[in-house]
Amino acid sequence: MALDPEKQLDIIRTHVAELISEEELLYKLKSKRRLRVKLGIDPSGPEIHLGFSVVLRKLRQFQDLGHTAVMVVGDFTGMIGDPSGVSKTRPKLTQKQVQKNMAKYKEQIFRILNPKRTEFTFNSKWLGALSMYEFVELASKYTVARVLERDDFSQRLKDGLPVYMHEIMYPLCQGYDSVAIKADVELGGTDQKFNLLVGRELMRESEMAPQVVLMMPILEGTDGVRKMSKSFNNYIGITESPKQMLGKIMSLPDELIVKYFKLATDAFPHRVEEYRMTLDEGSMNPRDAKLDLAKTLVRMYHSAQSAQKTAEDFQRVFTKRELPEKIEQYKSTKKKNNIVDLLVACKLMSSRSEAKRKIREGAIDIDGVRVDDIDYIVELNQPIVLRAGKHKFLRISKK
RNA sequence: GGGCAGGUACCCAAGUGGACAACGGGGGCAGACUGUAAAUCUGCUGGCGAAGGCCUUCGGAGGUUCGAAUCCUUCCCUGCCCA
Repeated sequence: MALDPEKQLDIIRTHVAELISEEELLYKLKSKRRLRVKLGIDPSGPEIHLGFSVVLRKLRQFQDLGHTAVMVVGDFTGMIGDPSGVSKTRPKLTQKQVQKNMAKYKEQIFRILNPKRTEFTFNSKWLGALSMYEFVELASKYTVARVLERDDFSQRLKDGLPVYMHEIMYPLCQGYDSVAIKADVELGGTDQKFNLLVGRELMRESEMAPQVVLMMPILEGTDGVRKMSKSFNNYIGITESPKQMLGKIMSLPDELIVKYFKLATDAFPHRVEEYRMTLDEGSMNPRDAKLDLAKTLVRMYHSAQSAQKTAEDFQRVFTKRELPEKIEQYKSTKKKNNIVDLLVACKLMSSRSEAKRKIREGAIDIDGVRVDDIDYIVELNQPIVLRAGKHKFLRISKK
């Protein structure tokens, strides 16, 4: 607990969207206790992406300041599924699945968090133990109108979409978690505001000091519009290969570059500011800034070498339009192959119809020469490089 | 429990007996362009076929009809209103 409370607050405040409230947090910091900082995680899909990393990285800051991360695994609430967004009721996970997912989860999470200052708890421990009586008691703390105020609920009601009974219990369950683990602070995205605030009220009801609520901005996914999320399939997972990661980042809309630097990387604030300025005034090519961003992230989750190598490969393939250094091999049994058959056989295309379509679109070339005839016969006298679109290559040779 | 409105391809959504593999949008893919796998513009977007064409698809199961996403029966699911 080396740093004095004011300095801690300064660090914690960086890039935060909303903090309720600073005074309360400062007060807690002044107590010199190790604060219990809560973060809820969903045990269903154990893949951590950059969007979630924003909050995790904030949590890591707390740890670095000497505080304790309390990860609440929502194995109980998992069967509800957070109603925010479009998510549907999720299938109940078995104990085994949860265990399995958690093993994967931990492996990923500790790329960001410090294991020594991390506690894991499962909310089925207390939520599953509630009696019907206690449950009803909990439900009596909140009115239907207040829960339905939540944007996503009211929106769905307006659209004539179903809102189920168990879904409106979700915020209460999450709030009750805070009581159960005696949270000092809870982290979340701004979209979690309502749920986080319920925690405060329930704690007050239980005569505890309400948790401080810290919300991080939402990071848009690869579509540049919607929140990064598995259900939108617009996410960049932190365990993705360097190539995938770099590629996805390079295809982000330019406008997101600075935001990603801020929220997802360790870049110093003055560096980020530099990017912002030079991009604004147009003196920096957004492509270069984006490549820096991509390299930074690959370095964080892989290594400096692979970042360098992947970036070089990217430039070779996309900027200079040359072949990548390494190309996957496919060995054909036949010496003469119809191009359509070959595209399907080597799995570059999933159906013959698709293969023909792509040929007509001019997406296929062999050794740099476009193929525009669907009856073209490929002769494998020597290995050839088959290219489908901009970024799929395969070296074909005869077995 | 009753009345009404719905369930269409990856998603949203039009179509209400033949011209429907099904308008439109989103997403995805491709091409052009570009200092970028950004932006923009264009095309494609069920399968099989060289093609004419054929096959499978419109909540599930049956049925009517030469012919159904469209009509009927029944079942399942959702919303609204009434109790």
